[in-house]
Amino acid sequence: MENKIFRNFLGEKGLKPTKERIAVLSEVFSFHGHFEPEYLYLRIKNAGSKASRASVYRTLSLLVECGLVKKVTRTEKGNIYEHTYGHSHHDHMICDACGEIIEFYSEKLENLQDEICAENSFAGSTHTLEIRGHCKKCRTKQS
Amino acid sequence: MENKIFRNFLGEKGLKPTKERIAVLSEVFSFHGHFEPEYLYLRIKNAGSKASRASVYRTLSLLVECGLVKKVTRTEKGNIYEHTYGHSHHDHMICDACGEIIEFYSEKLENLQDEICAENSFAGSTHTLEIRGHCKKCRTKQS
DNA sequence: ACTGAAACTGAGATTGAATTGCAATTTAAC
DNA sequence: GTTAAATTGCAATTCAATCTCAGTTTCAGT
Ligand SMILES: [Mn+2]
Ligand SMILES: [Mn+2]
Ligand SMILES: [Zn+2]
Ligand SMILES: [Zn+2]
Repeated sequence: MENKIFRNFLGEKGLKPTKERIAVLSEVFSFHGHFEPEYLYLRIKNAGSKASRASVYRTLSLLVECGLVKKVTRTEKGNIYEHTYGHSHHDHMICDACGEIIEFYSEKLENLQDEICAENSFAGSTHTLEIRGHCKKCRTKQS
Repeated sequence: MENKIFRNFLGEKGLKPTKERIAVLSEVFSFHGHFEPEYLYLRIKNAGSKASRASVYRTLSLLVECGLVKKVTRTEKGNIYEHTYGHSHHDHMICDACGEIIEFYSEKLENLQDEICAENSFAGSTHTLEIRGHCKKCRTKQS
């Protein structure tokens, strides 16, 4: 479970499992979906725990480093994260008309990407594929 | 040609083809590859033209809006652009260590994405695939 | 050419996410 | 307990990007 993994990670680096770090960890895994650091900071505050913005940022970096959390994307506003432990990898299709997000996963696609990386002597670790267009609903509505 | 396209775009929006805007346009198309706004600003200066940072940023937005330039990605530092007019579609691998960007294109990959879209009744029009990891150079340097 | 209204510019101020310096505090090994 | 190392929060700082605005340029209409 994520708590164990994080404490282990900290131990190996000579870092300490402080209340603040654990509060961030707990809050990150208390809900599903994407979030910004500021949103997380407010949730922690609201949950009665305490952790400064600085600690939230610092702990998020640690969580990413140990693989429990992933930086999903960078928007004009800032970074967006999601916890990944317990969730499997997927990519997204986003409808330009209604904003619907379709998640998908293709083994073939993943393998093909690995092949392409190898051809380029590149050690790929993560990727983001975002397909934009129009969903079925919006397409039929149009005609 | 890009000059014509940009002037047309400006005309339709009631905007004017000022020296500064044309200087930015020219510089963007004077070389191939990816660039940051600051780098473009310095190139323009060095080329003997004049355009403030503000104008460079403002003009870049216009160039993106009219489709001649594309925002490739956002790094911790800032945005990276490339001119697209005259270039065919490709995706990117980005080295997390040195920032090098490798361009690639795979017909198979494109077809596979079309298949997946079809399976999801989604009419895909564009996509962005960004693979992150470590390039050959940085990997050998490490060990 | 001249004129005026609208568009445009650059310099500096401002924004805001993210990082950092540092003195006070907490942790945990001994 | 004692003590060294790690950690915290706050405020200061960074830095790309945006904005403000007074002076300048553009160009359609005459
Ligand atoms: Mn994928
Ligand atoms: Mn490219
Ligand atoms: Zn839709
Ligand atoms: Zn590299």
